[in-house]
Amino acid sequence: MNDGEAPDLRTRHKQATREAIGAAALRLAIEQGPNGLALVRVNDIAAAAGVSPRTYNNYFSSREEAICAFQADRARRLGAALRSRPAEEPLDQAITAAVVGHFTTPEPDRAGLRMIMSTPELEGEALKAFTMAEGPLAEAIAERTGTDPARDLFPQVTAAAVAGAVRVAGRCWLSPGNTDPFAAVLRRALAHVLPATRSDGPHEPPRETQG
Amino acid sequence: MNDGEAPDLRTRHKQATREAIGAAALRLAIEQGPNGLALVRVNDIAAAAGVSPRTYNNYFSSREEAICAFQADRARRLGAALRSRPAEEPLDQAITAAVVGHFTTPEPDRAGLRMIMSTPELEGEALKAFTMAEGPLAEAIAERTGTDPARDLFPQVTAAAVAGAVRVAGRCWLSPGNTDPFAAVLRRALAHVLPATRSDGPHEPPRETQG
DNA sequence: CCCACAATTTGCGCACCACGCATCAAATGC
DNA sequence: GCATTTGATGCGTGGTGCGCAAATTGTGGG
Repeated sequence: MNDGEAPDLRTRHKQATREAIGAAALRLAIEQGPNGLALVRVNDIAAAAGVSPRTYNNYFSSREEAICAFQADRARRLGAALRSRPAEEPLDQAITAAVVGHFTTPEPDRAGLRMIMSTPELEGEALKAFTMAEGPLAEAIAERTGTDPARDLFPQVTAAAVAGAVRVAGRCWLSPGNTDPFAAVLRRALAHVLPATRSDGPHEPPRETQG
Repeated sequence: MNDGEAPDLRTRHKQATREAIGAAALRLAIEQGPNGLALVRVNDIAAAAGVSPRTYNNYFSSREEAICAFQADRARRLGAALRSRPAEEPLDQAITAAVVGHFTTPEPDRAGLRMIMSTPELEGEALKAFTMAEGPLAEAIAERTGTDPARDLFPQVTAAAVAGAVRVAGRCWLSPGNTDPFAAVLRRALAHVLPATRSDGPHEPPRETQG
């Protein structure tokens, strides 16, 4: 489950610093709103995180990267989440369970997500984060289905489709008037792409309705 | 087919300038290789395009944006390409034909695509471009299927899945040892996500092999 | 407990870049 | 032809990313 137990004191402190900078950056970005991203200066982020500006730049090479660090780190672990599902579980159920569990514990911060999704530059960075997750996810899918990723596009394409569904679900969850929990929206979105992962029967595309 | 005929002389010159800058930027980036993106200075791009550095910055606000402008402009028209397909065509066939026709006329430049896909910063920009295409594409899908995008996630999710498939197909096409034309790879990739768009029969996930 | 070694933080400086502003030239409309 | 609109250019400024070297702090051996 956890790989590499003994966290060196140095490593722990490094991780804490990274998270502190990321959290400070996200908080300041939220304060300024989607149109005031340029007003979030590096000095402010560093000061809010209690480090020097140079140290900030030692961890991140752009404000966007710092602000989206939390999302990026989370996305990076998606492949491991799928691997932790029981091997007997059908692929679509395993993916759904892994994704839902991975992106709803804890329930994501609405303000932070909205900030990221409604700011073009940040959305680009979040996109990069999701794409980084596709590689490990595709590997996990290939391993689970016994597919050779070098000869079959199925794992990569499925991983990309899943990542896209998660992204769309995020947008939908944030849309005004939506009352469903994130998990429900995620399931609905995934249901549209996961039927392609089964070859054992017909699929009735779910035509759900949303408030 | 073409909306807004009379291209104003000014507009034409503007478009030409934009394309010149984009082409120059891409050419210089290819010359420097994936690891030398930082060596592509704004001054060089402007000089190669025959404009002043200030003018360059009037069209693009980052080197990455300029380098990927061609891809971005192409991706932006994907929705229109789908709309131009006959309405009787089934959705999956229409999408396949639209995507294949749109991304293979002309056959994309291998060097440029490889440069973009193998440079993290450029890949991020290309990602943004693909995502920009998802909106119009989802609209076209919704229109074709008579679906309300505000109540059903199907158009957006499908658009995202298609965009992801195109991206994966691009990577595969560029992978060393691949000999298939881009159109073939695109069809294989799309075949993995488009079965979800049909509810009229069973789908045998194509287990193709690739060299 | 003390010391040598390694890793991290920090300050400084430089090159570069995005962008606002004012100006100039060219195209457009009358 | 002339007034106006629109894009191109030059200049100045604030801000950023990063290389470099010194100071600070954690780590392991005697």
